[in-house]
Amino acid sequence: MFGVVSRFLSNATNRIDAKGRVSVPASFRAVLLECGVQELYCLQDFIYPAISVGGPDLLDRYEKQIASVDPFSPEANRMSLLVHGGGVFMRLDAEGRLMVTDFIRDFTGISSEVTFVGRSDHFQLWRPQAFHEAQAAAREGRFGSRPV
Amino acid sequence: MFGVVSRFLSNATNRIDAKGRVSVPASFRAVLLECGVQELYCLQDFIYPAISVGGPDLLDRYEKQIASVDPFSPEANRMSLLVHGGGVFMRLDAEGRLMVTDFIRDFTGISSEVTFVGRSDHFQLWRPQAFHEAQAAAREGRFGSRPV
DNA sequence: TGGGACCATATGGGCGTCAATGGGAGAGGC
DNA sequence: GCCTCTCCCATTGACGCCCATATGGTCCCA
Repeated sequence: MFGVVSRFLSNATNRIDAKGRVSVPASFRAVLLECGVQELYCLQDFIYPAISVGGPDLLDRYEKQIASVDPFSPEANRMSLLVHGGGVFMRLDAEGRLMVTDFIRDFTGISSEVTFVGRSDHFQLWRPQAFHEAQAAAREGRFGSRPV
Repeated sequence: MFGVVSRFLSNATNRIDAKGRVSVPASFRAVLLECGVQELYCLQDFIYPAISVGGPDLLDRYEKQIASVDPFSPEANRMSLLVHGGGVFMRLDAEGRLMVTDFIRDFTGISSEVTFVGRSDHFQLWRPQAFHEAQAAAREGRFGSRPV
C-alpha cells in the first residue's frame, strides 16, 4: 500500500480480561506487521511510569545511546540498569493480545485498563489516569511524573 | 470563483449523525483536495480543548522540532508524548465525513455538534459553545479556555 | 423577472467485515 | 496434580463502504 504511515500514533484504552490479557490496538498491530516485528522488546521508560514496546531494533537504539555517553557516568549506569535489567521480550497471541505481567503492572500501576500511546517508532503502556496527567502536565511545560 | 484560495477560513457548525459521523465543510474539503491531502493528521491542541487537523506536513513540522533536540532527552520525550501520543491519522469517507471518535470527544467535550474553525494552514474541531466562549474571550485579549 | 431544471451539500441508513472481548480446552511446568 | 499459559472458537458491537434523500442555492431560458 501507499499512504500508509507506518508509525505508532494516537492513544487508546483497552480493558484487561479475566486472564490478564489485553488487545493491542489494530492500528499498532498493523505497524508491527508491516515492519515484520514478531518479538516485542519491552522496557521501562526513563522518565515516565510507562512501559515502552517496540521491535528488537528498539533495544539496539538504547544500547547505542548508552555507548555514546561516558560508560562510568551515573547516567550510563542508570540506563543500563533499565535497558538490560529491566527489559524483556514478549509476543502477542493469535488474536493480537498481550499478557499484562507483574513486570508491567508493578512499574506502571496498571490494574484493569491499559492506555496504549503511540511514540512514532514504538508505543507505550500506561495506566490511563497517569497518562492523562502526564499529558496535561506536558502541555503546561512540566513533566507531571517524577523521574523514575 | 475569484482566485484559488488554498487556506482554511471561517467557521461552520455541523451535526453528528446517529453513527457518530460529521460532514467536513465543503470549502475545507476543497482545500484538502487542492493540496492533495488524503491522510489527515489530527492533533490534540496544546492550548485549547480543540483538535487541530491538517495534512501530514503538520506532523512533519512538529517532528522536525523534536529532532532538533537530543532524542533521549526528557524534553524530546515530553514533546513526543504530545505530538505522537496526542495525534492520529484519519481519513474521510466517500462523502467527506469524519468519524468523531472518543479520541476527539473526550478531549474537546464534543457530543452532538462540531464547529469547524479555519486556521489558515489547518483547521480545528471545537465544541460549539467552547469555541464561542474562546472567541469572545480572545476579543477581550484573554484566552478564555484553560490550557487542557 | 419569474419559473423551473439542475447541482452540490449535508444528512440518513443498510449491510458486510473486522476488531475487541469472553470463554473452553489442551499442553507444559513446578 | 494443580496452576499457568497458549491455541482455538464464539459473540457483539463498531466501523467502512455503499446508496438514498432532502434542502438550499445557482443558472438558464422563456
